[in-house]
Amino acid sequence: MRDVARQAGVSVKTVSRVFNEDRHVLPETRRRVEEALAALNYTPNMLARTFRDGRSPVIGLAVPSISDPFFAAIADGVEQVAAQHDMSVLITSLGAEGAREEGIVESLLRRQLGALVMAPTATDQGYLSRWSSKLPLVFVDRPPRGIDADCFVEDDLGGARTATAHLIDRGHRRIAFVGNSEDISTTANRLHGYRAALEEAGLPFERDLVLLGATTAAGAGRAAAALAAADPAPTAVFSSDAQTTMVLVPALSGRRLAIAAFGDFPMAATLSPALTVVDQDPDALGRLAAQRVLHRLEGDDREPSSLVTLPVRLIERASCRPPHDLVELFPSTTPSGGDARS
Amino acid sequence: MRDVARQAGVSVKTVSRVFNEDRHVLPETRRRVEEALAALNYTPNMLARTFRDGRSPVIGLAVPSISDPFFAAIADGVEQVAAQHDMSVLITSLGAEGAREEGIVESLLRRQLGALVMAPTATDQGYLSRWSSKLPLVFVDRPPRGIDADCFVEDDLGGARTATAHLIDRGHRRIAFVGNSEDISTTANRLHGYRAALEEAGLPFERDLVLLGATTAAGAGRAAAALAAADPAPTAVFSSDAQTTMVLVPALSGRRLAIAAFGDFPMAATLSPALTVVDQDPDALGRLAAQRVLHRLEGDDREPSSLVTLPVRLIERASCRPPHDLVELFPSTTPSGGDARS
DNA sequence: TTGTAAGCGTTATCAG
DNA sequence: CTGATAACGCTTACAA
Repeated sequence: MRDVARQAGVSVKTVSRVFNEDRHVLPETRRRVEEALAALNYTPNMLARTFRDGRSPVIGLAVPSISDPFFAAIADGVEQVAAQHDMSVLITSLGAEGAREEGIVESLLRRQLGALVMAPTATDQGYLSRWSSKLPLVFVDRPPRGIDADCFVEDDLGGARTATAHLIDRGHRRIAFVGNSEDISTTANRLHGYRAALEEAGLPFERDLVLLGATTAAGAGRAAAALAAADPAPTAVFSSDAQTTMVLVPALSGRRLAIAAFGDFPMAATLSPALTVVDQDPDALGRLAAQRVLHRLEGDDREPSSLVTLPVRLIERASCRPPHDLVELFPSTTPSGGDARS
Repeated sequence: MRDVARQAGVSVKTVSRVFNEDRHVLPETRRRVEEALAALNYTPNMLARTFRDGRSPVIGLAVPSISDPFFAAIADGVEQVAAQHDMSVLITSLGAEGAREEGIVESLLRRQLGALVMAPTATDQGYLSRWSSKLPLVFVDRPPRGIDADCFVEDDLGGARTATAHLIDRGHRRIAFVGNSEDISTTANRLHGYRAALEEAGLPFERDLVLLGATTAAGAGRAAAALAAADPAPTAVFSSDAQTTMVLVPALSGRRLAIAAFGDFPMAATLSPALTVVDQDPDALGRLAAQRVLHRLEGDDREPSSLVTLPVRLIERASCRPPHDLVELFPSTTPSGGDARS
């Protein structure tokens, strides 16, 4: 920049003015500076810029796992909006357990991010209160606990209730719930929705039919075994999340059960039978979160934080036949070779 | 930092020394400074730090689409390694077309990244030569064109040849190739592998059986129609990438064909029939790329750039039955509702 | 061992 | 409209 100033015979400040399209520059001066700018192929140093205003044009994004298609879709949404506003997205995976969340997020935050979008894994986010005044904090998929912040979630309760009611409508009376962990708000809410549908239909809630920890092949195997052992056996299953569904489906191969699942995923419609699912819109979740971030970044107004719940909808396919008419699920024709790595 | 210095009665430089664990500090002084550090809850300003040494501890990652499970897995690998070394990962989607690559990457690079890892979409990366001396450039999945740089790819040619040969072994004589675009190196290499297998078996290569542009539902539909129209009809299909496979599979529902695909994906083993695929390891690709970045960042040595090809392996499942024994592919049982949003 | 001074590239302030 | 100067927080070079 100094070189440009020398070449144009002006001060660095004037170069800065021209470059930033400040109006208070004589056309003639502007022309000279622009020439020099072009001649020397000037590129501004973003580091200096961000250093100066103390905040980088970067949105941090922390999710349980970036390779989970659901969170990848959220990331995509955030990235789309960020890119339109000349911001970048810094991605971090938190891991499923929650124990590492605080450490990872703290070190992310120390990088002077412009904002943070996060789908938490820990059971408490109180540690973020130190930061909440310094940068916009927006939660997605899972609301924060121990701190108040903007949040975008799907209608977990409603979706689970709808799906469960759908199974009940089809004539099922014993329906199992298979999912991740009650420590995760989405799972907890979906369990509530499941119970609500049961209650509305006057059906008993049975703890034995709630099978958690089923997001790994081993966990899904245990869940499948428990389903088989239950007496009387359930005739239907509600799978609480896509991760669970993707491992549960192979574990249920050959069984005669109805199945409905929360969360659509690629190939769900191509399985045999095609899966009836509650469809979410993770991309919208990401876009909305990013938009809120930008809004917070611009308006210095202190609006109260809001919780937005996105509607979900049931996609009826073929996996919810009535109890007397069940077909074999996902018949196995595999001579060798396991399932895809997660 | 100034405050800490004042509180401890030393100069800022000494604080800096203590904080950076410089040994040339008296234990007594160190103690006082550490106390002040703790008392004032000092947090270093990363922006100032990175500004000073001109380079941020950030690895840029540019991929066609972060919501594609394959690239999400690469991102995961990069992120794992980066996190272990206290670096962050800035993610950008380039879009499938390639037209926007240069603009997006240039603006990413202007942010003074520490390094760039990229799976290119454009047909030429010559524009990067301006940057190659300033930061490590590492390519994944697709080699660069018009510039020399480190690169990690899978064995596209070998994998495609193996899969095609597998179909030939099973007795197929007319095998179609369905894929993305020859402009993409992976597709081009896989097409070569397919031809090589054909040649080795003394089978003719027929341009009519090469169906490209099949990565969208519409494209896959066209490919499926072309397959049906071909005369004599092919008895087998080789799908060149997972994106294609995921849209092609629904389009082929009900047909009697053998099918082998490049790229495993969740549920491939649970389809009916279970898909025989060439398995890649995108996570390893990401990890290796990140490791090379770190290596380049540390050693100032000017080693020549290298091209590493990762082996792939065929996972035999059930979708490659002989011509006389074909079964209906992915029987459709969907009464309503489309497939998942990609 | 500790401190001082200078500088990284940009922009805000304020004077001319 | 334009320019000199300071400041952002930290680290390196050099002195004491």
